[in-house]
Amino acid sequence: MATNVTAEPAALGRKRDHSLDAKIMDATLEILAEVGLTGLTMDLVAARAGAGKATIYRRWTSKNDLVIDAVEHLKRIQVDLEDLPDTGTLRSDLLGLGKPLSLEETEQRLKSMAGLASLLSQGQTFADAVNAAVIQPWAEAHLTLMQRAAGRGEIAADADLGTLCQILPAMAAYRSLVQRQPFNQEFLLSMVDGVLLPALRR
Amino acid sequence: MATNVTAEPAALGRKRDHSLDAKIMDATLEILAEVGLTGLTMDLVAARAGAGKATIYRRWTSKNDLVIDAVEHLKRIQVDLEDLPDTGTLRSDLLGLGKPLSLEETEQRLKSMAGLASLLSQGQTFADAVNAAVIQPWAEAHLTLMQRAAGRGEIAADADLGTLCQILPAMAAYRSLVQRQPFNQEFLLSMVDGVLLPALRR
DNA sequence: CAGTTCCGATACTGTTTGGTATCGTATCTA
DNA sequence: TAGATACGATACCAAACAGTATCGGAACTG
Repeated sequence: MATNVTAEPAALGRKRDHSLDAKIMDATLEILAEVGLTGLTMDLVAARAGAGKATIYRRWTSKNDLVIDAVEHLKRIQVDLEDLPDTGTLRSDLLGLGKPLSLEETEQRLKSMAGLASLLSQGQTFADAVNAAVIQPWAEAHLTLMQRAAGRGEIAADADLGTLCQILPAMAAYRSLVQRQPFNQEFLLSMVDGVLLPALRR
Repeated sequence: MATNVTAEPAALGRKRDHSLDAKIMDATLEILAEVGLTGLTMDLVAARAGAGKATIYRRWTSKNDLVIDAVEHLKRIQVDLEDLPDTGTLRSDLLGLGKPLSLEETEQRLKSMAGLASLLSQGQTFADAVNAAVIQPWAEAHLTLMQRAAGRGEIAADADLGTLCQILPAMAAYRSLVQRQPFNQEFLLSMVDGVLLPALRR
């Protein structure tokens, strides 16, 4: 939770520039993607954000606080759960959700995942933040698409949706993080047509 | 590659104690699992291994060298590719390969994966070492089982085995690393019966 | 205009840590 | 027995870095 939750006091003096909050968190995530937690320093973050360290420490009490906030901030840019595809068939919905990335976007996503992965061994708080901010939104999105399909009678009502909704997010994460390859249209098609749809239609 | 590849010179003096090599690498992996690369220090490794830092630096030129060697050392204890299950059916083979873990083993595996994940943002050398040592052996094992099944006519000869052999290793890694839950018998059954076999039998 | 608060740049402190050096002891060979 | 090499404990050096302090200027309110 960001530290600026208190009601604003009687406000003399210069106003806090809240646009800096996002710039600092974005800079944190960029550097995390580039060099992992080991290489992330407050000087680097400050330089990248174009802010002073005093400005950062005025908002966050520690480096760890900043990193956790930055990861939680990611949630808002993963997937819009209010605006999921709704094309009438599960296949089209799934293909519409996994939008293809350019080579540059893929490379960036790959580094981003690796940076986030470096947090997983830093304790439960970090791991929970990564899961909640990055993984859960995608699983939730897939679950919604599959529940709609079950409602249409398109898939077996007793399919284990709890497991199946995790397949694509898991394969996406695995492919980018471990295999360091793009989660491209070709792979998406092979996953949807070759694994998911057969599994759902039994 | 360990640094002791040179032919032994005329050997006066005390012999090198090669049992220390494995102890040091094991200590490295234990600490990596516990605190990730950020928290791994040479003093901790030396203390855990019961060795001196001079002893470590006599074998490896740097901390990075040691970590990479230790990860490569893991390959030997992942899965024995010469001794895979061969029960006559793919289902039994798959269930036999994914041997169930105790709660303690699961917890240990989870930490181990998180520690390895912390290496993925440290550059290509580290990422390649993790992939080669941990991920590839399991994918190879699954590929072998599936190729046997195709040979028996048990699955479609045109199935995308390159992708399908990655599913279980990916889900195992994802489950432990990201969801921080055990890859237990229940989950294995649900993956094999609910996803893999249906996907293979189309 | 005075007072307050925020800003970025910079200096600073204390601690950590990779890697090296030293030393006494142990273990070897000739 | 002399000489060579490995060992673990410890001290040490240099560099890095989290976090704090200071300062001049900017942006605000009363």
